[in-house]
Amino acid sequence: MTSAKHPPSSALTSAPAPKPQAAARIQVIDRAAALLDTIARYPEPVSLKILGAETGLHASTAHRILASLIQNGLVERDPAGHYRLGLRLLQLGVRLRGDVDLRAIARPVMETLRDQLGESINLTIREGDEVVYIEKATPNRMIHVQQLIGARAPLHVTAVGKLMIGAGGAEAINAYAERTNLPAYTRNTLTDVAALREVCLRGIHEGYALDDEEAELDVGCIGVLLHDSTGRVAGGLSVSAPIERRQLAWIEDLRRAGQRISEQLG
Amino acid sequence: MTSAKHPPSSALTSAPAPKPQAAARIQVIDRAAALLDTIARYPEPVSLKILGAETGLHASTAHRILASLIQNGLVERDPAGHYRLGLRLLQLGVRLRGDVDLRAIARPVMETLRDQLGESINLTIREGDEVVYIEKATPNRMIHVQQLIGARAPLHVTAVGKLMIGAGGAEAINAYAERTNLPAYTRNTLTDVAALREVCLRGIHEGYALDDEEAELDVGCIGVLLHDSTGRVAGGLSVSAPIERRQLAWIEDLRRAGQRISEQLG
DNA sequence: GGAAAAGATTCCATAATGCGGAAAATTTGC
DNA sequence: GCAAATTTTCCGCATTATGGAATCTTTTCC
Repeated sequence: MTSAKHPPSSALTSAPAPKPQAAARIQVIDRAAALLDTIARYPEPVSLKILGAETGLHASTAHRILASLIQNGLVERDPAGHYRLGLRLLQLGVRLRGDVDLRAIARPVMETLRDQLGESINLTIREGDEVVYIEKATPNRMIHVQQLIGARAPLHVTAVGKLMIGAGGAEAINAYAERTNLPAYTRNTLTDVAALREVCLRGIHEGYALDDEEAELDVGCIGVLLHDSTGRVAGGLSVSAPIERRQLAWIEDLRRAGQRISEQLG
Repeated sequence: MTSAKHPPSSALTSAPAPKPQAAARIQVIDRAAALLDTIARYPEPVSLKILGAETGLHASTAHRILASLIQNGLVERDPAGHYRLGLRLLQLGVRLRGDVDLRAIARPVMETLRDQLGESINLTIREGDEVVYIEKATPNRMIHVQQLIGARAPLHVTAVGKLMIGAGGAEAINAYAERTNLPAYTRNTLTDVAALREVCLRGIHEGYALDDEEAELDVGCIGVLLHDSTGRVAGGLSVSAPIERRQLAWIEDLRRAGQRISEQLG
């Protein structure tokens, strides 16, 4: 049964590498989290063997921790005895942060925009030097851009990300570039600080930004920022499409949708 | 800032009580899970004090475990230092089980049906003696029934739940009644085995079931079952509305929508 | 504005807790 | 049918998490 799959490393959108932080570690919890991440990385239920190998845990140890996770509903087993994520995670996953407001408000606007443009609409927020996709509306057509909720991408390869960097001004852009070294994801990724600064600042000025196959080849985006009533950046709204379908005429629709959401944010 | 809220015990839809199972417990993980559940139970970020009190953990212990959860992205802190769920949970919450298929397939049909009927559409699966809400489509009107994803309800108080019991035949209904004792949630809840059996079996025969304010007063539902290609019950589809708005004419639309989803299930 | 209280955080000696080697049970492959 | 691979249980050991107390920080109230 266990089809010997590669560890499916979806380069861009997958989980960040394990952060070997020094402070405040609890061994069991780190291990449990590693197991959850590993299970999530596989599209199908995973065997104990694989989990042990991937996490470097002794079979016995992994088994014990998984048993406890099962008790708590965070993990389940399929009929074949393989491990998959538990339903309790659904309950937890939908209740986070104050973003529930943002998501609830954005959802209907996003659906309308999706029907208008016929392409995938994404809602993102910034976390550190990454954007996190927290909601999406996908059209009912064969080929469309599929972004996983919870996925991450570095700021400088996405449309809204560039606006988020730009919102901090020139110094913030330089600081970001220095911190991250602007890793390239495709041949179009901006890896030059000067070019990035130029693009970000113009984006802020114009009120929108593009992503021209900078995160993934063949995918193009248009993004705008969302602001709450205090003017703070609350997130970003973007449309993603196969590059040859993308139209700059969408900018106005997107901008209007973004404004509608921003107006409703307390 | 910390408004002294009651532990918001949303009777029906909240998390199940901690199951004191005997086997395979790991203390830290149980405690971590309890902390996550407690945080999820509060609509706003929670202070360490409250978390310690609710979980019965010493402040020092709770603090240490929370620090580790933060390291793993499962928990975050707001500017005031209060705890809320972490974004990593989003990533995990959307990747569970094979239900991704069901959800992906159902989503567009649900949205169409919602627009058609103008009411909330829910997608549920069975887990033990409960239904779990795994997807929803809510209309854009002021008053509509709001069901949280991940929430649970006992089978006998919901429309699809009654069909799920009925699918097992008369013996299954009796067994369910014996196990659970048919607790009442409103004055309309069926607490008599004979009445429940009658309703469930007729539901199976007719291909739909109703919920007449049996889970919550003023809320009425209509439910149908979803079957995969092998004929197994894959889940349930239902429409929920304020009882005075509910129309039996919806049954046909709902049934058709359910069939459309069932047909697409491998 | 200062003192007192409440809450959050760090420290550390202690033993309880989780660890993992190995063996038993179960499943899979040939 | 046996043999190999994998899962599960067991148990002595020391690593790991524990929680009381001390310290630091923030809030409250006079």
